[in-house]
Parts: sequence; C-alpha cells; structure tokens
Amino acid sequence: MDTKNQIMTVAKATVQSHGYNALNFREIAKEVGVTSASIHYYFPTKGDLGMALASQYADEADQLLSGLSLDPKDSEATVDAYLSAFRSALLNDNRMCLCGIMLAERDDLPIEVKREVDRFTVVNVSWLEKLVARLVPELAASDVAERALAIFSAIEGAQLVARGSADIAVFDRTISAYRKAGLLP
Amino acid sequence: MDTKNQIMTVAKATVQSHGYNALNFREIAKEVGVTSASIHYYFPTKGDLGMALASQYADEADQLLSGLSLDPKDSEATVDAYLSAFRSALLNDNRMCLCGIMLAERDDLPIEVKREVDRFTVVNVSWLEKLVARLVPELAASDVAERALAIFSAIEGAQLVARGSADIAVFDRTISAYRKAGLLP
DNA sequence: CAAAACCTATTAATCAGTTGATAGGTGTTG
DNA sequence: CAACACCTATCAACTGATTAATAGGTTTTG
Repeated sequence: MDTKNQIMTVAKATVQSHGYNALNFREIAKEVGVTSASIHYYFPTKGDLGMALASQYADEADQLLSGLSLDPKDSEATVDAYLSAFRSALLNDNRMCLCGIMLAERDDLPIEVKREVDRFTVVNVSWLEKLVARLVPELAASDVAERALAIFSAIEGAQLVARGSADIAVFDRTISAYRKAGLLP
Repeated sequence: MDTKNQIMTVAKATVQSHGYNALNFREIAKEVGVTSASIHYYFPTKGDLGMALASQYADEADQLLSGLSLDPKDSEATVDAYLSAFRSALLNDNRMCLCGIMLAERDDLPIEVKREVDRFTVVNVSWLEKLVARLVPELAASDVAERALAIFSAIEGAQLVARGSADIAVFDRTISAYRKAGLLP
C-alpha cells in the first residue's frame, strides 16, 4: 500500500475510535512511519484529510448498498448485510461508524468534511427508502421516508449506546428488539 | 447564581454543543467573567469538571423521571414528557444530550466522567424498563429490558442524526416513525 | 543524446497558537 | 485573623502548519 493509503487507513481507524478532533498529524505520522510534513504533502490541511476519509467512506457505503438485492425474497440476507456493516465496526475494537462519530462533532467540522458526512447519511437513507418501499408494502407511501430515517437513526443510536458497554451482545439485543417491535423489516 | 454554578452552566452548554474535549478552561472563564485559575479553584482538573457535569445531569434525569407517572392512564403525557427532554436539547441551539455526545467520546473520557455517563444510561434504561413493563403488558417479561434499551438507543440516535440537519422536524418525523412502527408505547 | 528543467516524495527545523495545570499573591468577609 | 474567592504570571506539552532542503526520477529541449 502506498503512503497515501496507509495514512488514510490509520487516520480512519483513529477517527472511528476517537473522532475527527483527535486526529493528529504527528500521531498518524508515527504509526505510518513518516513525518508529519509528509502527511501535509498529501493532505494540506486537516480538513482535507477529514474530507478524504468521509468521502471514501460514503463512496464505499454507496458501493456496498448498490450491490445488495432489494428483492423481497432476499430480504433477510440484505437486512443482515446492512446491519453487519455497523456491527463489524463495533467488533473492530469497539469502533463506530466514521460518520456516526463525526455527526457528534458536527459543529466543529470544516464544511468540506460536513458535506461528506451528510452525503453518507443521504446515501444510507435513500437506499433504506428503496428497501422499505419494497419490503414493507403495507406502509403508506408518505411514511416510507420517515421510516427509512428512523431505521438509520435507530441503528446509529444502537451503535452509540452499545459502544458504551463495549459488549457486542448489547448491540445485538437492541437490534433484536427493533425487529420484534416492527421497526426493522 | 454563584460562580460555581455559572461555570457549570456555561460548561454544560459547551459540552452539549461541542463535546467534552472542546471544554476549555480559558473559554469558560471568559464567558463567566473570571480567570481560568478560578475554575481550577472549584474544579481542580478537567476530569473533575466533566464528572460534576455528568453527575448533575444524571441526577436531574433521575429526578425528572421519578416525577413521571407510570400509570397507563397517563401514558401519553409521560412518554411526551420523556421525549420532550431530548427534543428540548435540540431546540436549545441544536444541542445534544450531554451524555449522548459524551458517549461518542467515551474512549477519551477520564474514568470518573465515564462512570457518570454510564450512570445516566442506567437511570434512563431502568426507568424505561419500568415504563415498558407497565405500558406494554403484552410484551414477554424477558423482552422488557431489551425493549427499554432499544427505546433509549433509538432516541439518542434520533437526536444525533436529526442534529445533523439542524431541523427539529427531522427529529419529530423520526419519533413519529418509531411510534407508527410500534417501538414507542 | 546529454544537459537543463522540473516533478515527486520526503525530511529536519521551527513557528505561533492553544491548553491544562500550578505556585504564589491579594483582597474580602464572617 | 483565618478561610474563602479570586487573580497574576508562568510552565510544559501539544498541535496544525510552513519553510527550506534533498535525493531520485522524468520530461523537455538545444
């Protein structure tokens, strides 16, 4: 992997654990094995780095979701795949969704970063709208968008709260309760 | 209001907007009209201040919840009162639940702060367990705890995500979807 | 084709600003 | 007068950012 990608890999892990504010050029540099000036070479400002991270994250989400079937016959596999994207962040050293944690820091994010974080939300919610429309046909068309938003919010919240207990079972129980209550298809 | 309370008021507002990490002795001091050394007089370390804030917040939540009726005949008023506690944070300059935002910074919090943040979660979830047990009698006893956790997680998530749009209507629509889906009593 | 010009990737050194914390002093008040 | 509620001054650590320099490769051009 080239230096630029190594920087992004290390920085991404840091943000998912400690947030954007905790990103620190010297710390990333040490982990990658270069100097902080080299990071500025690839990412002139911290905002540039944050934007690159969030942008890549949103792109990857977009690609992942595009690859999932919306066909009702695959509903279980699709919902499981979606949930496991969030679940796996927790499994990876109790980390959070990159954009979920950045959402908490939103007011301090450079606009360019904020824009990409928002794009991640849009990518998720608009995919969920399509999913809900297909899998919950009994839901009034006017309620689809808010249900999609609710599912996304609930999952982000489950991750946030479960992370506090550092116990993946807490996340699983929360998701199970969402299903039983009828929030998730 | 005495200096100590003024400090806590200003600090609380800062954390609810920008998180614990953004707390800054000089900034608080300027807003209160004292010097940073005076803040150290009341709160020797930043961890002491953070702990005091989270502790007070958990206490206030405890008091608020203790005052709410669990009687099914008051269910609507009780649930509304609970939701409005979270809603009002957003109305107050798009702020978040103090402990919700601290949950995102959990790994960087001094232990004494973490402890109080966790207590806030416990206060909420255990009250919700009592509420769910009373208001959702058809729910199996073994599912009450996870439903309570799910409600708390979903509300925290709704706040986090809605905050991103800086539009209270987004929060309201999310809560409305939770109700329609059957997550909230 | 060889020399000149330029680019890529990286370093060392340093600046300016911020931040938590502390030592020691001053004025007020019960 | 002693405890309380402050303040001045200062430290040490950290941080984002900048600058000048360098080694090695590529491109242009006389």
